[in-house]
Amino acid sequence: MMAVRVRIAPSPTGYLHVGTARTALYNYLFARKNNGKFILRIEDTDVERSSKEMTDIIIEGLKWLKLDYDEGPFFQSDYFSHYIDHIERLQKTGGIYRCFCTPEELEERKRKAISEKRAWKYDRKCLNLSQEEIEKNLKENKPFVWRVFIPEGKTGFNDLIHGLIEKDNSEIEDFIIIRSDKTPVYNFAVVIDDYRMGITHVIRGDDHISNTFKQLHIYRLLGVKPPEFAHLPLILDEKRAKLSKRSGTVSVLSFKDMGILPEAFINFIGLIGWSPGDNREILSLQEMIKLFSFDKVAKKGGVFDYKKLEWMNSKYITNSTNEKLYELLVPFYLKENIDLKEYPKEKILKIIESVKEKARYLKDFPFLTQFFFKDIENYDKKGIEKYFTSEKIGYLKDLTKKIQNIKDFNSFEIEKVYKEYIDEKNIKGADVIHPTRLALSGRTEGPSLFLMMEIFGKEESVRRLTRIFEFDIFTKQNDGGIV
RNA sequence: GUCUCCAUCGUCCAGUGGUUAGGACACAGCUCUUUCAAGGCUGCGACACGGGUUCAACUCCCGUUGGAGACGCCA
Repeated sequence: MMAVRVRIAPSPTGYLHVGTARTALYNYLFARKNNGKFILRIEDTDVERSSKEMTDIIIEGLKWLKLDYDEGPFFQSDYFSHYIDHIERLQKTGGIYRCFCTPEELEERKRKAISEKRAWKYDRKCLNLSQEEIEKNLKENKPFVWRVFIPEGKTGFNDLIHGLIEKDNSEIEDFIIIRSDKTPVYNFAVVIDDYRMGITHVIRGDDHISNTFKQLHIYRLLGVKPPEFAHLPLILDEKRAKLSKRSGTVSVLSFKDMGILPEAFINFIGLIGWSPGDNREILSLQEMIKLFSFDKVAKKGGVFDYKKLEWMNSKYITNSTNEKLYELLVPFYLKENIDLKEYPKEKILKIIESVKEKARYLKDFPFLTQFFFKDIENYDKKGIEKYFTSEKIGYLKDLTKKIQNIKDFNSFEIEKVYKEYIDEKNIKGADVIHPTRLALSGRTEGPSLFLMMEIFGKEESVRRLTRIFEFDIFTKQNDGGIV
């Protein structure tokens, strides 16, 4: 079998689309599985809408997902002359012809056809222009485009995912391959590029099926064997329409900004439209490579379910080492004006450990652990009423004294002291645990209490507890909240 | 509108002629517990419809319906 060569061919739109990322992933999986090459090609034939910056963003997105490409990036705009070169060759086949119709004329005829309820297709007005007419137009410098003549018959191909797909040629219009400004139109550029680059398998979205018929005619005229095609089902939004800007977040990098882990994202999009065949949910890139095959790819479009992504991401977070999370978290804390590097790393690792099972996104961490870094500004109002009763404050005063005598201030020892006190007073653990948590964090929920105290250390724990006593305001008559 | 593609729980996937139609997310309840989350358990919940083929159809065929995509001198 010929060495596999596949490509991802995004157009530089300013971001890497989720759908493009999934297409890239499947191309990547197929290439790696078959020891082939995965190539990046930027489709920037629409020069006006393309720029270097936009290209960089796409590359950054692929890099984040670790979908490394073997060749490229190549730019279609670098090959403008190549496309024109092929025109001469095609012209000799008689399969293409000049069309002098202006966009305005076309628009007019199209509108008329539609108003008469006729399906519009280019009417071949310029197909049978005499040689004299052509010469005359050329001499007058009339702009023209090149169109492909579609003969009678049927066009079909054996799709790797869908099987045979065909269409009657009467449904395909004589489409344009070269614009009046001599630049190639997408359908032409793709074929020439794929041919030149020796692409063996074109793996792309389902929305390209109708283009495939046209492209097949270019291959025919070129006298070149077309590559294999695999048309992936689309990723849909909750309304089951093609996922687009209108659907919400479609930029891959914005998922990075939210604190989705790239591994989670890859795992998640990989499973929209493909499954390993069993009921596994958590898969690494390596496992996907091993298991990938087109007959496991679905034909049906799949909805992008944010809730499931969220769940999967939380899985990946809890399964990540604290060290890894530490590195990833630095920028997220910086956004909240907390520089992790200023603190002892050991302490930060413990803090991460204490909440990582609760976090769904990396961006959750700063909020979840805020109190470790800052003094409490507001104590939970309901918590004050419930836990800062004079009776419970009394317990805290006792406990504060007791914990000061702990030599090795770790969660185990602290818990021991609390247990003893609970037994001694014959009260419930909750009677002292919740008030302590509120005093330390200002919140009624949070990490395991004794671990929290260990992280704070004796001095800070005592300080925070003592602070409560200084304000004699946590009784019913108070409206709550220290500011 | 025309053409093309598609059709299993709300969602993502298993299923490839004979199953009590399975898992995951979500949702609900219970449990655990030091709160929250996580975890464990349970529940809710689907083969779009109509014809065939067959001893037997979720599975194969044909229609219907529904949904999506494409119909640019965009990609």
